[in-house]
Amino acid sequence: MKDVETTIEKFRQTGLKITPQRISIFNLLKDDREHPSAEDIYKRVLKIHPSISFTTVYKTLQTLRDMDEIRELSINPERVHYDPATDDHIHTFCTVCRNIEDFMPDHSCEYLELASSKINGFHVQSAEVYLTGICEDCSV
Amino acid sequence: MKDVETTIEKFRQTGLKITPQRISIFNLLKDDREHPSAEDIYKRVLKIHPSISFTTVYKTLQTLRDMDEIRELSINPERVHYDPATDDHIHTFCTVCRNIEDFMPDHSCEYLELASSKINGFHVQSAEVYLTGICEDCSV
DNA sequence: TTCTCTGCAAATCGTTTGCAGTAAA
DNA sequence: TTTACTGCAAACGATTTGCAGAGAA
Repeated sequence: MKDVETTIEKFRQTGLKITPQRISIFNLLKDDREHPSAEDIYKRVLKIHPSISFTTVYKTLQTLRDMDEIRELSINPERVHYDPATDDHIHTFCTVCRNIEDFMPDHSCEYLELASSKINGFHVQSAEVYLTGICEDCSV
Repeated sequence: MKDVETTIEKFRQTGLKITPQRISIFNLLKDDREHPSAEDIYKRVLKIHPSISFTTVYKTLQTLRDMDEIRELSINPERVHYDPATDDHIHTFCTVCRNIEDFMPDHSCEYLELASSKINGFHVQSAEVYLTGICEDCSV
């Protein structure tokens, strides 16, 4: 997601409708660096739209994912998390606090750059690097 | 998993018991390059032990994973797959045929080598590189 | 008006667990 | 004999779906 306006425009161009619920979800996602789960986002949108359903959040996330506006992270075996950041970076998952964090390599990652390219006949649509372990705060 | 004998020895040393069911599971896993799911393994062991339960297969896989004898792959959002290969390699997942395949980089992958090391205070226990897309056979 | 979205309620399904009987050591 | 394993059956919980009414275009 670059910015909410661009996402809205993309929705309109695809014939999708812009609803207050969706705008709120876009806004919440835009500045999020916490890699929220669908449930996380649902709980936060509830404060703005007290009657929104989990289904609406869920379906909007699916749509955003299908449009490549957000990335779906499978690093936590318990649930899916979402990442609105589009730049190349890898993710760490702490098995103690169960937090997902970004890790920016000092030099670009050759694998992350494979997205949209072809290697050995395989057409890469998305590339993920996951590091699982224990974060600094948890390894006292 | 290097070989079944070593795995058996490792089980014995940990006070775990060796059962016919487990030996069959070890043998099936050892030569597998198909990245089977728990269900896949269950179906295959059924031919050898017609009364084995899914629970037994499931718990044995958990144990093998905890002992770092096999890797758990979260590349397919539908279910977990297992990989007995311990060498560094990355995985591709075709969203059409839903097959997982190995991809050996011609030069070593810096991220896969992070396992058991520490970066920015994060103690890496396992490192995975996942490429999702469409395989050669499916992109006709 | 048309077509998509929303919200509810229920289904789905891979995964996980408790427990009693069985078997390895 | 002791301790772990097996198999059953049920629970769990994130995810997914069908549908009727609401709302965007």
